[in-house]
Amino acid sequence: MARKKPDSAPALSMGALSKGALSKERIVAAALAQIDRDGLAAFSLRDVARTLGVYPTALYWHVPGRNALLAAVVEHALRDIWRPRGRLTWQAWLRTLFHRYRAAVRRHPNIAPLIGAQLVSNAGIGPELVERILAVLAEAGFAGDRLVDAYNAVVAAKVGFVTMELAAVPDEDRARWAAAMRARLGDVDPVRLPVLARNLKRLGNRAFILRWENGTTVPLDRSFKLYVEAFIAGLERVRART
Amino acid sequence: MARKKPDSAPALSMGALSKGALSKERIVAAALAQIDRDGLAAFSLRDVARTLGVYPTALYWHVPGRNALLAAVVEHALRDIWRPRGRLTWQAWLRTLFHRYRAAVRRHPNIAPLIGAQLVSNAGIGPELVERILAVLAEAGFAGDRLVDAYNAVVAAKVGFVTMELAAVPDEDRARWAAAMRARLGDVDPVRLPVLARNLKRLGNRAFILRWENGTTVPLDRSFKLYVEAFIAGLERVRART
DNA sequence: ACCTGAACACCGTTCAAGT
DNA sequence: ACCTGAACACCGTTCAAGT
Repeated sequence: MARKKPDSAPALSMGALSKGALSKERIVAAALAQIDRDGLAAFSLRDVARTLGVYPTALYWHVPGRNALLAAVVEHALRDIWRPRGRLTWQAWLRTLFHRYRAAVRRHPNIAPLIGAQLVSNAGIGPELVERILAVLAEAGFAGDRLVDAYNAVVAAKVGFVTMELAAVPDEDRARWAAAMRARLGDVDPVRLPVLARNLKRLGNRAFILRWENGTTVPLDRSFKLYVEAFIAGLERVRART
Repeated sequence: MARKKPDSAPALSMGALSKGALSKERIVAAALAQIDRDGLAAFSLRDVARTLGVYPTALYWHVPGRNALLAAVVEHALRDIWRPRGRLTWQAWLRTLFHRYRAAVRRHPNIAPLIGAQLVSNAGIGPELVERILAVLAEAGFAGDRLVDAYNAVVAAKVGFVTMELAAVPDEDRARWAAAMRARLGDVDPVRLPVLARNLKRLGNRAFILRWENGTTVPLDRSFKLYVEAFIAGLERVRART
């Protein structure tokens, strides 16, 4: 841990608007830009410091460490993913939430692994969105423990598809790896794996486990839509049961 | 890249059964054990080498590198998650697939982030499972592009919840962080966030975004069940539409 | 208050050399 | 065929010192 940063107002003596002034916002912006450009695997504090023209250790005055910075990056990228209710049905509101979330992550696809797989990133989500989801589900008829369960199901469904769709591609020898995947598909035995063999052309590079590019270059729009419609229709069904 | 390993049979001169003999299997087993014990963030090739009593560079004869080793670890942990069809309906078979998958990952919870978030890990899944899912969905009435979409929806749903449930907890100052999360919950304003405030006790540490432990210590069994039932019921519904 | 500068204890990966 | 051993180019983070 770095020394604790006091909560007092920032010093004005140095000119907060001067181009050289470091701040948490500038660090987060630089970090996000670096991740967008080079990917998450290549991310390093030292690189961020280099682009900002400061010593690596200078960052520690504004940010507690690497993980906290990544959490802040996620928070920054996911501002404003929800809209006020308006006159939408609960189903329609959930639908727009799912699609807006996916659109937001697709603007910074390389951060996707951070969201689903790291508990820290949750810290930045903000309770207003939680309230909206809970309110909508309560109106749909969920209450008590079932409300908690429906909420967890919604959040998991929202994040799940997008995380997989934008899963990190191995940075090393991409071409080699793509060729190996293609070869695997070519070797499919139509006797042992008939349905797979029959649909190979449709599935190749467009289905999980059978692709060599991720959603950045090959988006799965149609599949996402079916996924969302199925999940919402399913919620409608289960809310009726005990 | 390391020098290319020839495909010829392993040398018998050294005694393949001797305890000291290195092999890909022993390396994968040691790596998995280390991840189970210390978590993914602490994983290092050098540590694996230390526990095996060899120089770090010795690993490179058997494994191309760090990422490839992690992919092999995932493959090893996820063997045998599916069962033959038997007399189950397609809905029942999907249900058991989801629950068996979750059970398999829960045996090695720290690998969860690798599965959903890394495209490499897909390489080890095996096309038999793909075929089974496709066959079941074809029987349910999906065909053509809709078959691809339903398949993607199933795989994303299967992996999504579990990845989130077992999201990595920050290793540094866990107690501090848990306290901060508790404090956030205590500060919820019942006027601005009424539904959240009303259900605080139920949601605290048991709902995504509002918890400070992951599924290793606080499993979300009931929520997972609702999630699976909703998704399968939803698939039933959407298959009827065009 | 905010940053420099040196230092520590690590990494993954390469390459040549041994046996 | 399989491993040692040295070396390279990195990391995140600490601490004391400057201004």
